[in-house]
Amino acid sequence: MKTPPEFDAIFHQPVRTRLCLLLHVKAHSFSEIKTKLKITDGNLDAHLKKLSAAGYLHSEMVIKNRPQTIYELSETGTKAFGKYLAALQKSLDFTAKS
Amino acid sequence: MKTPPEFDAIFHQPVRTRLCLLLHVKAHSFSEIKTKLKITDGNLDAHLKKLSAAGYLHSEMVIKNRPQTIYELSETGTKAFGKYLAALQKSLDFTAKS
DNA sequence: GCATTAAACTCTGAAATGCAGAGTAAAAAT
DNA sequence: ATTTTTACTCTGCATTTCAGAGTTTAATGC
Repeated sequence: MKTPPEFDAIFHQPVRTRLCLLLHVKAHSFSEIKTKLKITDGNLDAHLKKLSAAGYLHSEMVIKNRPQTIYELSETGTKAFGKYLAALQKSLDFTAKS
Repeated sequence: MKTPPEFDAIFHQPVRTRLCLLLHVKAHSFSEIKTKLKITDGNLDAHLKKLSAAGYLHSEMVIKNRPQTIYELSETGTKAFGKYLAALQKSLDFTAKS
């Protein structure tokens, strides 16, 4: 292996990687994410918008107690995140093999 | 596993992760890095400065043909990068186990 | 041996990103 | 009915990232 793998900048950011790890496991509501990641509303909103603009997010309005949106990775997003995870794996291999 | 791991923002950036993967394997000169990562001088300089400011970098002036600096991770940097790689591993585990 | 080119950076400014806190609307609690 | 809380959204500032121009010193051509 000669050069390190490339990373999708949408995912390769501290908050968004953690956020997508959550969504990869299952769909979450705004406040579930906020609680688990311990970030501010404004910050979470910005990151959701970023994922959305990339076409990586799917959200659904749900009325459960109070009305709220549940967020999950879109088909495209899931695929792209799979590739990103593969790049992480390659990074670990890179340090081992080289 | 309940919440995803946290990432050191110094390392968790597309260019710098790749740069540190290179340095983790062996010390590199400015132009070696530039060639392998295919980035501009100004950009590379900025990232080296960032690593340096964090105390993660060690550089040495060498006169080999033309005078040049060779860059490597400092002791602190190597330790911190080790932790970062562990966080990447935990990310992969997180998707698998959860 | 002088001028030109090239290497190895460094600096500056502009654009994009990341973030907190204030603002808004609607449901729940008192 | 009023206050509080939830679930966002918007705005503006601070930081980050980046490209390209500038600088210095060495090698190369003539």
